[in-house]
Amino acid sequence: MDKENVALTSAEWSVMECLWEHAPRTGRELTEALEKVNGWSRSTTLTLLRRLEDKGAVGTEMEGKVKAFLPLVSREEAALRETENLLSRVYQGSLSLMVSAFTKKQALSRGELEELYAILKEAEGKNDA
Amino acid sequence: MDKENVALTSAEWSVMECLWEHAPRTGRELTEALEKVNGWSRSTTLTLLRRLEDKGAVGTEMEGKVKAFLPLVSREEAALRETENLLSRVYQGSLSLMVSAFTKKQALSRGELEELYAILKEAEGKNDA
DNA sequence: ATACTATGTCTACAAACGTAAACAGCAAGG
DNA sequence: CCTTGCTGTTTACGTTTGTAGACATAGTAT
Repeated sequence: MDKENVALTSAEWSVMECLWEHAPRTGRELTEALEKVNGWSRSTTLTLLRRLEDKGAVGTEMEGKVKAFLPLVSREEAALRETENLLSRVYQGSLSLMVSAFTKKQALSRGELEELYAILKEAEGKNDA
Repeated sequence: MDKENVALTSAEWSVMECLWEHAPRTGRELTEALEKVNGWSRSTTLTLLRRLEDKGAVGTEMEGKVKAFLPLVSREEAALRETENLLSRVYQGSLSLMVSAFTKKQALSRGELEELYAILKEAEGKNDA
């Protein structure tokens, strides 16, 4: 219903990943894919799809005779929501606190460092405007 | 039990925050604090504390006649676990993907940018070693 | 001794989640 | 037609989470 505050459970994420990868997909395709990935039974996948539909995270359309499912929220939206959620719950909303905590444990690869610098540079541009 | 993989629910986080802020604290103090913050009844807080004890996230000691509770996992540990969890679920484990997603929506303040640069510089040092 | 109060433990119960079987309807094959 | 095989819908059931009442007990004040 409430396309906004959709929070996804981890099982639901799995389904959404599948849909984000390629959509619309029929129930058949999805159950097959998720059987492979998670070992789920058909019912499980379909139940998840229904719940996601209830939440307003996926929609359906008729593809000939069969229902096809497609995501109504983008991966970016969903990811951002989860991220904001975590940041506010755990790091008082501060991104730098999070990065700091992370780097304290995990050394970053050179590649990752490069990327991060690039991202900051970019963000800086936007910020100055 | 399994002091490792402790995952905290959001209600449990609330309790832990309280304990991280200052511990050991008696049940009384905690129920009072959480009544104020979350409007919880005594039972609610105590139930949560019991569950956390079961999970091995908090321990107890006798403070005279009354039980006092203290955290057995540090805020850093818990935060890191949640973060890793999110990263792997949502960003293929890549920190830079996350930061990028975030900055795309949210402009960073100059202060935050400075901090992030500092953090990266530091991480770089560690990485070279 | 009695009743009140603080403390600790047990039980409860609805909603959300993960997982899935059961059932109903329709299209295709024999 | 009757069976078989998909597709879609309902119902189910154990566990976790949020929230809390009930009960037992040990001091404490009258």
